[in-house]
Amino acid sequence: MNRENQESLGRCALFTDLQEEELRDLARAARLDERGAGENLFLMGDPADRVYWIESGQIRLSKVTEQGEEVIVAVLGKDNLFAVVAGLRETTYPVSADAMTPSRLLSWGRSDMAALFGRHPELVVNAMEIVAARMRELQDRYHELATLAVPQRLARTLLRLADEHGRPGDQGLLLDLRLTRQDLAELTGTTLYTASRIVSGWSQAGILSSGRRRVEILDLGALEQLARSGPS
Amino acid sequence: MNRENQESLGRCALFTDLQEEELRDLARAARLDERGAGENLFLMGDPADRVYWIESGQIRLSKVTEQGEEVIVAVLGKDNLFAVVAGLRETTYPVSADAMTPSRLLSWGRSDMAALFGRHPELVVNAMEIVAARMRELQDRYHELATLAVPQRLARTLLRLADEHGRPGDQGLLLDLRLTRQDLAELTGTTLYTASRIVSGWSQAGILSSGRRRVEILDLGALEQLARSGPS
DNA sequence: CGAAGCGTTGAAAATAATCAAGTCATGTGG
DNA sequence: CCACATGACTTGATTATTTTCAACGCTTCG
Repeated sequence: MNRENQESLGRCALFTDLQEEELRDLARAARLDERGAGENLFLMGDPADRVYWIESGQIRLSKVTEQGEEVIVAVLGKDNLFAVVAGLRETTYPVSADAMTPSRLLSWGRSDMAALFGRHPELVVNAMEIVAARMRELQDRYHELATLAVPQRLARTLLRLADEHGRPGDQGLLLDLRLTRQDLAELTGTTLYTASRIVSGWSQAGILSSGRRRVEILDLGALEQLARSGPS
Repeated sequence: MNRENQESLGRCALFTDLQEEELRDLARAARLDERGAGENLFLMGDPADRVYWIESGQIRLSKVTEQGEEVIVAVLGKDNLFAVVAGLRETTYPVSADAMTPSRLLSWGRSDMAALFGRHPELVVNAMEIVAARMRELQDRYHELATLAVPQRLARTLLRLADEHGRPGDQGLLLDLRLTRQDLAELTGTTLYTASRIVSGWSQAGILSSGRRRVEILDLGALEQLARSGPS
C-alpha cells in the first residue's frame, strides 16, 4: 500500500492519534478491494471479519426482510470507515454492503485490527465515537420516520444526501449519486411511486431538477422549508 | 454504597472483567439517585455528565420534537446501564430519561468513569459492545417501522417488551410495566387511537388481556404469528 | 364526591400504497 | 447507425390503512 493510501487514512477519525510510522504499517497491512457498480462487498449475516475504509466511490448499507423488502440504512462516500465493530468482536454483519458506483476500499482483518486496538487502547474510544455518531443519526431518522409525513421525510433525505454528497451542478447543488427513485424510496421509508410523485411535484415547482438517476437541488431554501413543516 | 449494590454491579456487562476490589470501589464512588413515577432524570440536550445503572424500576428514554411529538427510543429495566457514552466524551444527552415507576439508580460522573476506563482499557470494549447491541436493536426497529404495518409492529413491540419485562401473570405473560396506550403508541410509531383499537381487537380475540396501564399476553403463539405476517 | 387521567369507539378525512398502463431514455446487438 | 429491448420514470384510478376529531364511560385518587 502506498503513500497515497496512508494520507487518506490520516483523515480517518479512528486513526487520528496514530504516529506516522503506525499509519504506514496500517496502510501496508491493508487489503485493497475494488468493486464495480452494483457489486456486493458483504451480505447481512456474513461473519464480520473485516473493517472497511472507503478510498473512493459510494457504498450502500442496507437490510432486506424475508419478504424481499429492502431498507437503506446509510449511503457512505469517500473517507468513511464502516463495520468498525468487526475489529472488536466476533459477530456477523447486521447489514449488507454494496457498491453503488465503482469503488476502491481498504480493509483489514479482525486479527490485525484487534492487535492495533491492543497496542492503542485510545483508538477504541475513537471507534466508540464513530459508532455513537451513527447511533445518533439513526435515532434521528427513526424519530423522523415515526413522526413525519412522507414529503417532509423525503425533503430531509435529500438535504442529508446533499450535505454528504452534494457538489455544484449546472444550476444548483447536484447530488453526486446515481440514485433511482427506488433507492430514494428505500432511504425515506416509502414506495417508488410516492417518491416519484413528490419529486415530480417539486421539479414542477422549480425546487428540484430531476432525471434518470439524477437529482439537483435548485432551491435549497424551499427544500429546507419543506423539511421543517409540510406544505399547507 | 453497600454490598448489595456491589453485587448488582457484578451483573453488568460493562464491569465483568473487574476484580472484587475494583467493584467495591466502584460501588463506593457511585451516587444513589431515586425518582418517583414520572420524574425526570435528564433532558435531551443536557450536558451528558453521568453514566447510569438501574438498580430497580423502569426508565423510559425518549425524544421530543419541536412540535411536542414524542417517540420512545427504549424502555429499560433493572440491571441496565445507559448513557455509557457520557463516560467517554463530553457531549449532550441525545434523549431524555424519565422514571416510569419509582426507580433507584446508581450513577457516576464522567471524571470517575474516565479514570476507570483509563485504568482498564478493556472496559471500553465492553462499552462498545453495549452500544453496538443497542445499535442493532435500533436498526431492526427502524427497518420494521419502514416496512411493516401497524398491527405487525405493535405485535413485535409487545413481544420485545415481554422478552425484557415479562413475568408470569394470572393467566399468561404479564408485562411488568405500567404502560399507557399512549406509551405503546410511541413505542410502535402510531397513534394512541390506533394502538387502542388493535389492543381491543386482540383482547376480544383472546390473545391479550388488557386494562388500565396493563397488558397480559394470553396467547403467545398467536401474537408471534401476527408479528410475522398480518392477518388475512 | 368530583376531577383528572385513561381508555374506547364511531364517523369522516387524509394519506399513502397498490395496481395498471403508459412514456421516455439508454445502451446494446444486429 | 439504427432498431429494439430494457430499465427508469411518470401518472391516473382505486383501495386500504391510518389519522384525526369528537364524544363518552370507567377508574383511580385526592
